Amino acid sequence: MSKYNFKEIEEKWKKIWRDEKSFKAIDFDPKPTYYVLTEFFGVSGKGLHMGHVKANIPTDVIARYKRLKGFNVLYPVGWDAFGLPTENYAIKTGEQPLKVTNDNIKNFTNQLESLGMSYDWDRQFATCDPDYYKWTQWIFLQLLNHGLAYRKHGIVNFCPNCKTTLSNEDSQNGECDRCHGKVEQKERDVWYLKMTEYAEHMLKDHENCDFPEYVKAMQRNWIGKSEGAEIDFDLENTAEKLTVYTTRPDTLFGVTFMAIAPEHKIIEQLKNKIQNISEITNYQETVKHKSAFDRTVAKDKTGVEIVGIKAINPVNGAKIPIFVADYVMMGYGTGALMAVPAHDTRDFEFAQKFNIPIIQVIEGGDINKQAFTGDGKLINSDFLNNKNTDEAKQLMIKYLEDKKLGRRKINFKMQDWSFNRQRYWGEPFPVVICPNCGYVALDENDLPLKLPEIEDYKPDDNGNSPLAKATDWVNCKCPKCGANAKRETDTMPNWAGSSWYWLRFIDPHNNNELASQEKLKYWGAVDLYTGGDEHVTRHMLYASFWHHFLYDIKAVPFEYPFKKRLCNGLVLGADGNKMSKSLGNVVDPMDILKPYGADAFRLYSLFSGEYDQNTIWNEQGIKGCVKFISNVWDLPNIMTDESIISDKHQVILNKLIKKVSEAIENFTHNTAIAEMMIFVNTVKQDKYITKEELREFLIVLNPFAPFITSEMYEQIFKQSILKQSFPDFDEKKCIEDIIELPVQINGKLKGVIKVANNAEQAEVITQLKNQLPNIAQTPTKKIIYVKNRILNLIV
RNA sequence: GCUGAAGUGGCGGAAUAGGCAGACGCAAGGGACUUAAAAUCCCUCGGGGGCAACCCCGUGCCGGUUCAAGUCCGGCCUUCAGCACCA
Repeated sequence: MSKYNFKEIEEKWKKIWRDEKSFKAIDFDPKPTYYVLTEFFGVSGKGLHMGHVKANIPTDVIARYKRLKGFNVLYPVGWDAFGLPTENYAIKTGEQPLKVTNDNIKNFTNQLESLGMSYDWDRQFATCDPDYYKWTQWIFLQLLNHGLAYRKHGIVNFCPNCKTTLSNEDSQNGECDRCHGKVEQKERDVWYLKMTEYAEHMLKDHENCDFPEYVKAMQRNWIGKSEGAEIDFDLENTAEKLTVYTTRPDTLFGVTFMAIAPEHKIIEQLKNKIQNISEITNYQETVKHKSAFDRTVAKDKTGVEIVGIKAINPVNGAKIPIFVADYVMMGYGTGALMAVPAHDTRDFEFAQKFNIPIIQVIEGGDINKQAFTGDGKLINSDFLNNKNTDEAKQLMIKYLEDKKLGRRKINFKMQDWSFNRQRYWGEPFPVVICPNCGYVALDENDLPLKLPEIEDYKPDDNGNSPLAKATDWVNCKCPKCGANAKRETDTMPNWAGSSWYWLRFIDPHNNNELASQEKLKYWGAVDLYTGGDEHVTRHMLYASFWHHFLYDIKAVPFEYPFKKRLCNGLVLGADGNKMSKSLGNVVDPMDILKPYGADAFRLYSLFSGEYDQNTIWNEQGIKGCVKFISNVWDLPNIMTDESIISDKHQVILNKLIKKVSEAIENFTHNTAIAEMMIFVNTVKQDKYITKEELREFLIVLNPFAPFITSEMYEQIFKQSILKQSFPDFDEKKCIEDIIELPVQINGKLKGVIKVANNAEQAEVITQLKNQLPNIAQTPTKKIIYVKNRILNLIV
């Protein structure tokens, strides 16, 4: 045969698969279903990068494998197009967002076809398609109608670079998720989605979905559930109360001061009674100018005592000083805390600095040196004395509840989702602002509320929405009272469209509902969902929230969105750094595809590193895969005409099938490829492969190298390889009749003998005498023989 | 500090359930073919010792269990990732 011409053959099969819609998923087919999905593509770039290849090839392999195994596979593709990423890209290139979206989709499509991705292309959509965002808006209306979307004036994250408010998830580490600039805090009116309402549901996903341990840990951390109590402290000479949140109500007798966040509203409310108000105002100003880093990471405690007001401990009437201190965060709990320096490290540091007394209420540690934060027996605590921590907590909460001084409370670090952006490229909110009626929801039948085309869509320096300029669109009638009204001009964040898209793939063209109940029931939850771990505390949380909500309103018939989640590692540049233009270490996948071909590239991307680990790109290694492909192409030269599996190749072929099947499911593709190389090396050495052996080998290789195997199968067997079944293996045939058994003396290897599979000890000893007489002569105290594993002689 | 994961040749990485450590591949070295190069094929390839058959050491470190430990147990060290004044 001539040399493998991958260029010609890849073009041929690309066209066939496109024209014949070879990977179309058929609704309601009686075969078992398998729904596999990798996070859809952001179109904020011209095309694929190496990370896409590493993330997507493994799911293409499993999709192709499952089809050959007889599953009805749903493997869709789509475009995450709305939002900051795409819009920032459009601004950079000076184009309209819709144009860059369409251009980039075209390019992505072509590249993905070149890689041999087996998507059902008919199900694709972009989140900026009106037919799609109609239902994103519909979900928002449902949230609004169920009281889960609300407006609130508050302090929110604001990115001065992207000129928009951001959610907490988008501002992790005080950094904008998109531009990595520093995020500021601003006071604004904001749309919130009540995500905290679903916090428990989101945690429950961890019991019902198969996530890697570290993914669960990250989410648990972010959701940050804690159990404790809210306690009301009377304030001397005022009618106001100061409510604090604590996880240690058992230590209430040890409170020696109170601390409130500089933003706490009680300062404004009681300013007339505060004797050092100007000192406090000054402190508030300094804090405002501190960066998020200085405030949260720098451990040096600062604060100012409020002169003129004291708090009263509800259990013993003690008068307690109140401090304004920036180690207290307004965003968590009530923005105020009861400080127990004996048993809290931060309170201890603060008390030392400000010479505040320390009262020990739990036995243990040495509180002269440091806070004792462990559990123990209560002391100095009246009715709690001699109780242990757990019991004391419960007794104290009961006491507070009985006397109406406080209540049991569960708190989350995670906060509600701030949901509006002062940007153009996103879903318009389906609400109208009426001077008479306030915020009024549009009627479902008026969806989609289309995003108007505007020439200058760039964000405004003052954080005003670009849509405000589209006055024809903004001015409207109130759907309730008919008065002149205005539309909401902020838009939804990029995470809106991605919070339910896997459901739409199930029924992408439905105009009457987001997806039909029958089809949702047929396909069910995503069996395997893969993507990057940067989404674990963003997209994955939002997705969980929306899915549970849709389940609660019966729009979706299954409770959990994803059955299993895997996260891929990154592809790093040859220098070990993240690929980036500024470092000049970026490798374009298309530059690899061209000289080596798609199959070799696919194999190498799977062979050269572990799926969930970062991989350092090294082009050298691909040669081994190119060689392998070329060896496969040459196999017909040594093919014999028998349609049987020869005795000699029985074991190696069975082992191959077993190994590959397991490796695909376990995402350990490198071992599968190693096994295929061993197979090819062996038959090459034996100088023959039977026709049937080659047939089964091609099917096993097909998910990894779809182009060459499709071509060879057609040439030799005159059929489509896609219609074949993945061969089964026989466990019994995975081991040779005669095996090599290692022989040890005192646990050290001395030699190897050939014995029958499953041989009994007596027979093994006989063989030992025949094959290794020197060793057999050694006088032994004890013989340890494990069938097919080891013979160990103890002397 | 808390949470999670991981430490194996020059490199990427193998080694179900404790049983031949280093599969498979890359790189490197030697040889064959060739006028030459590429391609291909054959050999070597953890360290140390010996002419040799062979011997000793070796999976981050120190101990332990076991006939047998990369794998199990106890105690450290290091690296990576995420979170971090969360009351």
